[in-house]
Amino acid sequence: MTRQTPIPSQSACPSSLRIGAMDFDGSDIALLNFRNSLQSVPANRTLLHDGADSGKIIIVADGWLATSKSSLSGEVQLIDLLLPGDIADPTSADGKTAGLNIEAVTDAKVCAIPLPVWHKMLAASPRLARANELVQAAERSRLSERMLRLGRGSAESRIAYALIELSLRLKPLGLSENGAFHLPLTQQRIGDFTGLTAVHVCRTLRRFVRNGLVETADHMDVRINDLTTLAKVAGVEPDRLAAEITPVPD
Amino acid sequence: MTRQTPIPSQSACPSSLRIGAMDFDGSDIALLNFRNSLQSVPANRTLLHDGADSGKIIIVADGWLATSKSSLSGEVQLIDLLLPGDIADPTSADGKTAGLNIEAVTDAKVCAIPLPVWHKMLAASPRLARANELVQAAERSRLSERMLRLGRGSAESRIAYALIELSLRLKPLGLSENGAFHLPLTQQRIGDFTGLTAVHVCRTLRRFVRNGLVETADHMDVRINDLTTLAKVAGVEPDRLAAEITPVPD
DNA sequence: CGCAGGCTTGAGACCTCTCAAAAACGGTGG
DNA sequence: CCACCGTTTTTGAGAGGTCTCAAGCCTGCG
Repeated sequence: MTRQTPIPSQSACPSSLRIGAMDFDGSDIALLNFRNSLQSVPANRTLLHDGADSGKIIIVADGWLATSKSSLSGEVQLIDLLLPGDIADPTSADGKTAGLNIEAVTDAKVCAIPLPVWHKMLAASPRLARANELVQAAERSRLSERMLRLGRGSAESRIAYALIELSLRLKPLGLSENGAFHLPLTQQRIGDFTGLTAVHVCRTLRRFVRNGLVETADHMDVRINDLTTLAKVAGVEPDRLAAEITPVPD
Repeated sequence: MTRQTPIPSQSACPSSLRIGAMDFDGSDIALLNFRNSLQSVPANRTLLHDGADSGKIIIVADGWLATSKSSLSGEVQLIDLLLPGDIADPTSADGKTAGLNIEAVTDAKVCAIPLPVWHKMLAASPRLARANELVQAAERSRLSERMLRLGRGSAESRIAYALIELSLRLKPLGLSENGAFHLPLTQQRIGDFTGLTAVHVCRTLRRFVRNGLVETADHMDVRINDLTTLAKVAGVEPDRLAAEITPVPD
């Protein structure tokens, strides 16, 4: 398998911001000069701690973020992986405290918008409100799918599902072709995502490779070789899943 | 432990509808004659199937609902339990298909509102929009907490957490006093909620009872006797959890 | 060249599941 | 009131999957 060619970062100063499958520029988002609120975040930096005062939503412009929770004993569960176009709203029911951690998985560019501003923006732009709605619906759907597998699935099923989910989500971003994509996660983090230990992630991935379901290269490049079988292991119909977790364009 | 006195159902024809911790009457919800849209649902009736065309949100007026997903092999995972004041939005990223099942756990009264109407209502009433926001935030928070335990917690931790979560959520509804509440779930369903088999739920609950953490009576009444220890098992700080998963009044 | 972090592999322990059977419960009809 | 039935709960025994602990290797980097 050949090394995937690195995808050039969108641009130093993007002229529009993608939310879900829709693009927005200054005219759509009258209230926000999002160019000014774009900030770079280095990999592994925590943007927000569980329990801290929140007050902002975060839109991913580039790179990967993760939301997570930790148990008192220090074990980590990744709640969701956020890709470009996704929105993180960490607010919990008290309206101000964050209910989870948000961290950058890779170097990332994000746009942090105070909640009052965000609400004004949504009220001012029905198209933005619609995009937001679809992004939230996509997140709810993938969380449900993952909960099903956390609660009822085997290690194989959890990992197979994660690979398929990410492959499907990366495709409309141009970051996955023919099932091949860059997966910027250590096996430890894959374990945090799937509720498994790093050791068992390793064993399970290697079994996939041995059985020809998947190829890996270069430490973090993945290619799904046998989607049919992998989908069976994951307990998923790829087309239907794509419709449920991938926001549609306007 | 004494049998809990049955709480009288709110009223045959309520004069207001509770959403989160806020009450709304006809003047608040100008666009909806919600009295007319109130419908009764018998226990165990499915309101919506995963994959069906959705198009409505559902507000719980009385009783318990559950959202769930099933694997191809027929195993069920309850994604969330919905209590009076909660809102179910089953829509997935395609904007029309339901991403999960919604079923009545007990006899229930619900209010089903078509999405376009709902959006108009939210736009017309900032207070309703705020209530909706807090209800959604509460749901996100409790889903995160549960994912953490599905992925990283033991059976004891999952069940302890579920009991505490439900006790906390029922309290502001007047349905839980001193940690005692009615839990209208079979052990099979508790297992579907916590990702365990009914057999293991039984063993774990009995261990809690033996150790004095919990009392049970009458097949489905529960009393948390030792919240401190149970919270330690759950890996939770009850006060903080309450703030994160319980919507606050206006 | 040496070091730190990540990956791989093995062996054994532990937790939860599966299968199975019996007891308890709740509702129904006589 | 009692007998009967299906469902739910309880308990046991054994299998299986995932975790823990541990060691060795590989890679990238200072």
